[in-house]
Amino acid sequence: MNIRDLKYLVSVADYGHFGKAADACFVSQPALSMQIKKLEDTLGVQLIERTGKKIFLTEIGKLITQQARDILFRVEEMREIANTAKDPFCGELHLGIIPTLAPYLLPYIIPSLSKAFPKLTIYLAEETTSNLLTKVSQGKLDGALLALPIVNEDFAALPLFEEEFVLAIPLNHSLAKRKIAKLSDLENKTLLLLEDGHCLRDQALAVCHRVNAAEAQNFRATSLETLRHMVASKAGITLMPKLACKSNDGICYLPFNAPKPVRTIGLIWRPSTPKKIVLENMVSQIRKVMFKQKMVRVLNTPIMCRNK
Amino acid sequence: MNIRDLKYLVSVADYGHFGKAADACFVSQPALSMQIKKLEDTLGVQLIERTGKKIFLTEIGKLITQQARDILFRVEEMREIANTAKDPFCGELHLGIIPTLAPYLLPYIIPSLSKAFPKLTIYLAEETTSNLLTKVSQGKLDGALLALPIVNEDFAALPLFEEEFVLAIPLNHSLAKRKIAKLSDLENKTLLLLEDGHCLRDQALAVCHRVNAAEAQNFRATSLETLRHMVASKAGITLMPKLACKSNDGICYLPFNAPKPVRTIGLIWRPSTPKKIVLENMVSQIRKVMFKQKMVRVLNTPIMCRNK
DNA sequence: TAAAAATACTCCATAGGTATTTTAT
DNA sequence: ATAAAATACCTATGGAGTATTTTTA
Repeated sequence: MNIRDLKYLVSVADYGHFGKAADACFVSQPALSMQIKKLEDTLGVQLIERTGKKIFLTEIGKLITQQARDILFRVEEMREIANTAKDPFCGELHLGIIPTLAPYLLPYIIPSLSKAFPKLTIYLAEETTSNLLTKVSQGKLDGALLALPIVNEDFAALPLFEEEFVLAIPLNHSLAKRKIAKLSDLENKTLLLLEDGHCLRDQALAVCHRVNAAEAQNFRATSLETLRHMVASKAGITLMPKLACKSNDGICYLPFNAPKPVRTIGLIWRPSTPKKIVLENMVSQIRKVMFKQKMVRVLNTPIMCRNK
Repeated sequence: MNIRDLKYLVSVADYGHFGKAADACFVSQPALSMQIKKLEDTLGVQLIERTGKKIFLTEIGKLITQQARDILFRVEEMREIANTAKDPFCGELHLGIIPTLAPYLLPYIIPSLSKAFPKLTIYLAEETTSNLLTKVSQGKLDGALLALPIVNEDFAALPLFEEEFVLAIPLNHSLAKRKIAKLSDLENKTLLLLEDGHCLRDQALAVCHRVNAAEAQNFRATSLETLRHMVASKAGITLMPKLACKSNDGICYLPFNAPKPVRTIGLIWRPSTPKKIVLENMVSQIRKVMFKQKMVRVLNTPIMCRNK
């Protein structure tokens, strides 16, 4: 068996036509036909049904083709690993980020990252934490920006900063005259929260449990922006991460006095990824930018090469 | 690049020696050396550090070797897929099963399955639901026996039977004289439960919430057997799945009157697995056996070929 | 009859073998 | 001095091309 044979098979599957498939592979039709037949012989199963004019994949042919695609993808990945090793700060970097962070953090860091890594093309994907973890471990993403800690041991992680939660209340709310909030202000209050799947929801619920606050029934926001509009329209109060605060949006954002409720934002990756060096450099860069912004407390856990 | 080259690389990585690696691949040392060098040329990176006597993998060499192992594994998988297609009822079948079911169900079904599928070697792995789902989707398991429903859409599933929960109480307990229990008997009682991760724990908790029963504090059993011994030693009461009941073990098992609390046991698999036919046949077989046992209510959802 | 895949035959690239050299311990 | 990898050179397998035949819609 041969990687080239798998390419031929996938090409036939894609074109449904030996001649066109051969063209796409830059070989003659008999050459491709011959190799497909050999592949069928070595596997001992018929992959393609030839009925003169039209051809179909057999059931097993579909399965084998799927596996072939998978193998070819991993071979490409191997080339990509080699290229990354030659120049890690070059090529593609696929980053995931949680939805409650993306629109507020990215405007600060992306311009600086593009400048710091000019030969790197950064692709961004907004997903919930559990999806991010899956995609990072499957190698569909190189790294992800999310709330730490991650219990799973299969990831390397570096903290970036601590982001406080502030109390978001309508302007006409009784607390809106205050300059600062206490956690105990939440006691016996009900809060508007995000829908399931968002880590921010769990973090807010944890705060609620500490002070005996409850979740508003019959409402689950699908995004932080929805939540913001609900508060602005006086439908209730909620906890907002600091970076998501705006000014003049009809909401009063009250900081808590110490101990402030916070979430820790960090960057995670597969310990074995060849992009480790890039990601570690990115951590330094993001910390630098966010330190200047003074919106969050930047963390300075040393960046070192860990092995697993 | 070539699958053979990847084998050579992995062999060198395993033996740390070109000569021995070549022997293991049944080729001469120069042949193998040549191909390794070619692989390094095509990837454009040095994979192996040759310092005369001793050789080492470079950092990037380790990454590429890992990727090569992965690719070779998938190529083997492809052969396995082909072999399975030639005779699905032959070869290996890797089945997962939840720990609260395995020791009680397997004695009933394994003898019958071995008889029904004599050319099939069945490997069993006991794991919690979330681990089973991961391993099935990764292809490390062909299928899994667990409690339905599974919310994830990426699996095909067939229900096998409904297993009732019965009330397990010490023989001297006030309820032990009764022949039958009501759910309301649990009101304001505390129950011993399993530790986190077992789906049985969640199912029992769901029953608790319905009747306002609580979980015993400061105790979480690691297995159903521990739980049984705790009840037998009069430490508390619990819910037991019917199949886990024994006789003469110092425990009174009280069935509930309708509507009985139950869990649905089913078999799941990847929709694309080539072992689908085997698994569907296995469902029929298990239903047949369990129907004879009369311990559970066998379900008869039709077995059909679904496509995704 | 026309389009598409299979077959026949030739050629050459390259993997692999043997013999030998180089290199580092 | 010796073990181990690299180099040199030859052989042969098999992949690819062109020309042609077969098949069926």
